Amino acid sequence: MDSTVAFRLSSLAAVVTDQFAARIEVLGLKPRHADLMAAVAGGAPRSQQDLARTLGVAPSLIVALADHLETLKALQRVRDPRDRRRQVLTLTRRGRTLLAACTAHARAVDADLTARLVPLERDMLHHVLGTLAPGRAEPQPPARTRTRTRTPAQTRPSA
Amino acid sequence: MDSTVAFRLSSLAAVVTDQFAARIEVLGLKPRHADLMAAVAGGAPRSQQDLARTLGVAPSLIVALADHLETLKALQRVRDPRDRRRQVLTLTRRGRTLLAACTAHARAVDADLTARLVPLERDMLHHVLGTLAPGRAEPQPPARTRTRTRTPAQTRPSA
DNA sequence: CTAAATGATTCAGACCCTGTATGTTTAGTT
DNA sequence: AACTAAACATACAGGGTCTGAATCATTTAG
Repeated sequence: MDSTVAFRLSSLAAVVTDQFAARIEVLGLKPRHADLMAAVAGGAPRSQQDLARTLGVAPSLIVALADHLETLKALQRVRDPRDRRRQVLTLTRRGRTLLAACTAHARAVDADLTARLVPLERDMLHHVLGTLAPGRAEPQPPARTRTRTRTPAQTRPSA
Repeated sequence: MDSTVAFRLSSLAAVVTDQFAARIEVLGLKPRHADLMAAVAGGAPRSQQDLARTLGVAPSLIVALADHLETLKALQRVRDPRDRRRQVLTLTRRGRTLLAACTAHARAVDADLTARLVPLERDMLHHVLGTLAPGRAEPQPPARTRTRTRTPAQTRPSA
């Protein structure tokens, strides 16, 4: 049990999340807010429904998170003129600054966490987590070419 | 942000924990119960206070978890004769069976999770998480010959 | 022998999240 | 054009998990 990846992963994540939460608390943010900002910042502007799906949470939670970020002047809600049901979320300048601060804190946690690892292990961990992280679920190209189940990933552990 | 270990770790753990929770639900257990059983099973019998510290939760939560496991006949509370304030928790036969089932489910989740990894990556991930997992804060022998439980030393991220 | 400390327990409440109900806007059908 | 169904954002109530404070029992210290 203690030796399973699932168990170790969960235990570790609990600690890491707590550390991250403690760090960004002074910014008036919780990890969920950082999650949302990161999702908003990535790629094209998106609706709240869309973001809810990406984060794997209920749409009503996005409302609450966005409300808070809005009071912090970190993001703006703008009605999509093409579809006025939608609220398009975009980060403000302040939002981008806050997100950058969160990223810095996350990296600090990383450094702390992986301090006991040799560089090789650090890279490997980073790379493997990148492969496994949700959302990165390689949209299996409906290809006919046999799914290359064991093919080593091409991507380098980039920063 | 999305590229930090902390972020990826948390995202992944959320998914993994949900999968594990879904699997052990039929056993009448939640992940926390499995956590507690694992802690109880490991090493010498311990008091609830002690277990609370190990799991990093409030003692009052141990009470609730132990209550539930007791109704399942999975564990026993016995007053420590040497210090009658303490309740010593021990798994029953049924508890050990349940824990074994949880372990099996965790391994199944592992298999599913790491299906897309090369064997080398799997071992590395397992090993690194073992190093980092809380409670395993082992004083690191200076360098070189790391605990080579399994992981071969020479490894490239993209083998 | 009294006072402080430790352990288990109960309980109230905080926090996070979901599901449902509602109003608005869009899309589809006739 | 009118009507219906679907999609979106939102408000709100409630569930689940966890903590902190209060309580009782037992042990330890002075």
